[in-house]
Amino acid sequence: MKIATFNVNGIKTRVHHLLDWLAREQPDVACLQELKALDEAFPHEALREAGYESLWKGQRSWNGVAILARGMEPVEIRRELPGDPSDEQSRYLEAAVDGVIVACLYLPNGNPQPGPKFDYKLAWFERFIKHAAGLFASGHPVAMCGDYNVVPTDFDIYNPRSWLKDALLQPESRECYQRLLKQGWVDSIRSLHPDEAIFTFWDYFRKHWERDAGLRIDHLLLNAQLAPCLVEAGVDRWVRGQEKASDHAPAWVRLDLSKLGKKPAAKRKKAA
DNA sequence: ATGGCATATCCTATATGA
Repeated sequence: MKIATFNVNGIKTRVHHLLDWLAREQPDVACLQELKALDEAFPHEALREAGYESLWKGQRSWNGVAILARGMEPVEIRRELPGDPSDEQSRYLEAAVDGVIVACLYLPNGNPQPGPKFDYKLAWFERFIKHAAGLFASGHPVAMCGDYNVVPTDFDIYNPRSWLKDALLQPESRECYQRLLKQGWVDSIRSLHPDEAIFTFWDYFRKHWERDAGLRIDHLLLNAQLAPCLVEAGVDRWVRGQEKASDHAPAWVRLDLSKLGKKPAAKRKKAA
């Protein structure tokens, strides 16, 4: 099973990029963020013709998330992150696809910081950490995929110098991400590529794409049930190089689900 | 500190993104 996450930066202007990408890379599950469109504008018919069933949660102008599944219906589990009924922003979807729980998230950006937007980011992150603990311990295989809006370490950015005051690099943001990982989640891309600078976002300014001046902010986290299935992870950089591309490229994992439920081979005891 | 670009909508101006 291949699971991907892609911040499309506007589904209406990016639907052809999305369809081209789906046709070429054929993910079994795709988590989308930044639809920037109301529910009725979501192109579910075009996606169905391309072989994907969709679950989506739109919002006027901003945010908006979706989960696509190839050849099957994603079974909705929840449409909002628990913990704050007054939160109206469309940033979370959770579904079951072929026995795997897939969470699609769009964590708040948090700029400018300090300020109310950064406070909202951290509050959202705390709610997410709490919910993730339950998912981790659920006993089901779980993948939490999306735009986390966190650059985990200085190794995950071309150069932190001009971003030091940005919400994506703040110690508070990074501490939340580390606390999440401490629950046991595996950061798929980093675990398979520990020594490689890998980016998923290049802003539209200053020829950042042309200079490969990127950030790694889109992440796919696997719990203890699913992590043993991880065989490959990467970024579809070619998508970012297209005309009028989103500022993000899709990131993905390939999972061998035949390894589900099998305990890892017992460690051989060292001869005394 | 600002801006560079791109998206959206109450669209030629403004809010948001990261």
